[in-house]
Amino acid sequence: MREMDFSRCPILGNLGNERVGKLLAGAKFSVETFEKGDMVAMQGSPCKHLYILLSGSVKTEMTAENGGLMTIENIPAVRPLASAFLFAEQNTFPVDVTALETCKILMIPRDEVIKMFQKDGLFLENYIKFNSNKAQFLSRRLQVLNIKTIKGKLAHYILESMDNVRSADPKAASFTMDKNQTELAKFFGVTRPALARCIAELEDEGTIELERKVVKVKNLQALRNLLG
Amino acid sequence: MREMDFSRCPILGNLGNERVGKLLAGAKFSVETFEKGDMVAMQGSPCKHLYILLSGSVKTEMTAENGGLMTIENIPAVRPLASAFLFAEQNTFPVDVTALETCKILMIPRDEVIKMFQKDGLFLENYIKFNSNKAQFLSRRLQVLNIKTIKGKLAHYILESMDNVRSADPKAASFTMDKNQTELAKFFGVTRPALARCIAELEDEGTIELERKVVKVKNLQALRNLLG
DNA sequence: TCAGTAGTGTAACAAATAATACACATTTAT
DNA sequence: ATAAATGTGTATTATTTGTTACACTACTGA
Repeated sequence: MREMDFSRCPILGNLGNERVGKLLAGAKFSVETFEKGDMVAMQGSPCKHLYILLSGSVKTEMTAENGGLMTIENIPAVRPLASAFLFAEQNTFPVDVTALETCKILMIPRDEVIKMFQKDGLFLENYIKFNSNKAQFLSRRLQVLNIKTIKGKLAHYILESMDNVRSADPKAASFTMDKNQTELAKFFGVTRPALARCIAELEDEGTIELERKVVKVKNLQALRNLLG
Repeated sequence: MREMDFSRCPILGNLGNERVGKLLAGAKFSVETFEKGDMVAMQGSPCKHLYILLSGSVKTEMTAENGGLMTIENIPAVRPLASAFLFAEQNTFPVDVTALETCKILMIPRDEVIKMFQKDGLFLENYIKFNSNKAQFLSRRLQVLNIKTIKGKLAHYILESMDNVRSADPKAASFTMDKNQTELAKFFGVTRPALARCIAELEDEGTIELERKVVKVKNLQALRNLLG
């Protein structure tokens, strides 16, 4: 217990480590270690525990039935994994979860989680809120995936990233991508050369400039036009 | 209250109408009526109440930023609407909700819902479980949308429908679609002529036969091959 | 019965993307 | 420093899908 720090955990952080300690004191749980590249969970396998990533980071990937990959998320510690699915009727992992580095994961059985809800109302509130946000995230992914053209997806991705940057620096016109081109192609569910071509086209049109992971927006309005 | 029957509601049904009556007795709520075609909620508008569809049915549609529609679900009474988003940080409707016929909708403010959680543990459990299922649903939609080809989507849709039919009649080889061709095209997020062409191709190949909404599967293995 | 509306089959052409291949740059590990 | 692995730019061809248009059928209400 001593080595666990929950302060940055979205469903346990605001309780404080002491209160979390009490909450876990009477509960059954285990901590497992995974090395880089290990599968933490497989798409379709049953999800009977609440997983809390204590240290390290993981990657979640959804495999389409035709074999094509689509990266969903990279998740750094401290965060719950698949919390939204723990109580579903068909409670299976919707994604493959792979360790990106050495990871420690706290695993709490379903029934214990229910007891913890009863013990601490704030934990319950956090859990519901976190799952609500999770549903929002999935819903947004649906919207993005529904954008048909690669240029459209790219424009949406850039504009969204710009908004995040601008809330810190309102007059910023560039940002650094969190993914390389290959990862971005997976994220969009398209081939890498097709993405490269679209980037080249946007550069030729003078809409953006791209150097490594740094994107400069030269013509914001042109980007917006690609959406509607 | 008298005219409300919750017995088929997934989050209130197993409480019994009497217990639900008690639960609502001290609570603030309202009941609104919508006529066919009325917008119940717009994509992006704030979601501050738990909506429970008491009678009638609604359609939920997600609008892509490029304007293309993608039908998500037709929802019959009695069911909660957008319950998964009520407690999200950015608690906005992810879809447009339109009445398909005259609807009565029970609206309970967020804070009242929290009080109801505290009053009745079973209601809370139901709510969490329902939202878990909701997340599963969204996750599945993501998987389907991630299938790239129309033939693949179609094969997936047919195989899934067949599985549902077969659990009733294991040797069945045909089923009736719940959507017409135009609706199916929207559901897949593709154009109607493109879908018609794919159907014609599958018929030419001798994989299926389609007459109105009745699908006969002639070659199950060929369908499966379209997925992987 | 008839007109109007919605749904379907089909075709020709344009646009977007996948598939594949290869050269070159950059990073990483030894 | 160097080899190996990873990431990027680009081109060609084949598929798939969108776009648009039109004829035809089935249903619906007056």
